[in-house]
Amino acid sequence: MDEHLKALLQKSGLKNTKHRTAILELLEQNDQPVTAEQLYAEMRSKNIPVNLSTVYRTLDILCEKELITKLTIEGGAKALFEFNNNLHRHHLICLGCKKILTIENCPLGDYEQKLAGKTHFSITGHKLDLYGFCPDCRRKNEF
Amino acid sequence: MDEHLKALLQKSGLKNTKHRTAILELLEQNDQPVTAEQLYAEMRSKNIPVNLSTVYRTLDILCEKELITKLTIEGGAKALFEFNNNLHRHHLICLGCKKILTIENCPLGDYEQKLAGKTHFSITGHKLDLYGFCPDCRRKNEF
DNA sequence: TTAATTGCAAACACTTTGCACGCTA
DNA sequence: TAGCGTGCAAAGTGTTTGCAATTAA
Repeated sequence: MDEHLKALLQKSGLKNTKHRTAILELLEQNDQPVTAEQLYAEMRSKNIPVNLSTVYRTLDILCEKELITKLTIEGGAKALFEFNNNLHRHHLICLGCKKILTIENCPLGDYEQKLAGKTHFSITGHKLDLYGFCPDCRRKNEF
Repeated sequence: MDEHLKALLQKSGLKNTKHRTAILELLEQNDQPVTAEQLYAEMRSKNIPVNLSTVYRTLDILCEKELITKLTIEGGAKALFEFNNNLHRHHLICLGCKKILTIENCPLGDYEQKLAGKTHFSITGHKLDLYGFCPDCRRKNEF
């Protein structure tokens, strides 16, 4: 089970432990970025006892190896993590229920190049988040 | 001196104190977003003794009244604050020296509307930050 | 005068770290 | 079996809060 996750760990030179595969698996399955605390809770509820600091350490090292991605959303105190599928992504965040939609689509086009020309920066990347209200919240609250 | 800042405070129903005008003044003068700690240090060095918690409280209330804006940049632990000139802004952050350029220009065009159509969200706003290396850092480090 | 503002110290939330033990390769 | 991985408890960082004293309106 989860041979591909074990392979990922091995390829990164990381030992294969049940905590690591569990975390990778949860992140891969989840369509939404999750917090360390959420992972911690999910693991405990699946009878994979683990310490919060291990979750943090594991997330750290998985980020370092670029198996997962760390992000934060404006105003959010906690860091979020998602599986790294190597696609350029943005996020659409519902201000009502806080659900996060991942958008694999980028409206920037050649804007980075234009801005580079204007500012003489070399531009290496960008982060775009959009905010609004999801259909459910719009219905419920008449936004 | 700084009659317009006092007027801003008054208009927002806030009492006029030297801490508040000092913070507004520093933010208005600064072309870059700054942290609470930086403001705290600047005030002390200008012989305006103040407590850090007062700085935080003041920043909070000025944000609430929309006289200033709070932001965080990806990976940055500390919150940043800038004077609110009521323009739509983005930020270009130098990964070398951490300097932040404010960009009063938005490449999104009607993307919000398109995305709203696609996702059935009502989209209320967005946040875009760009990353790279400024001319100085490029020169020094051959990025 | 009196309600808003401040200083101080303590609390907070999230995250990181040191160390001893346990387990993978 | 060597060294990476983990649990535990303690520390760290940025920010917030309760309360009594101060100050602007």
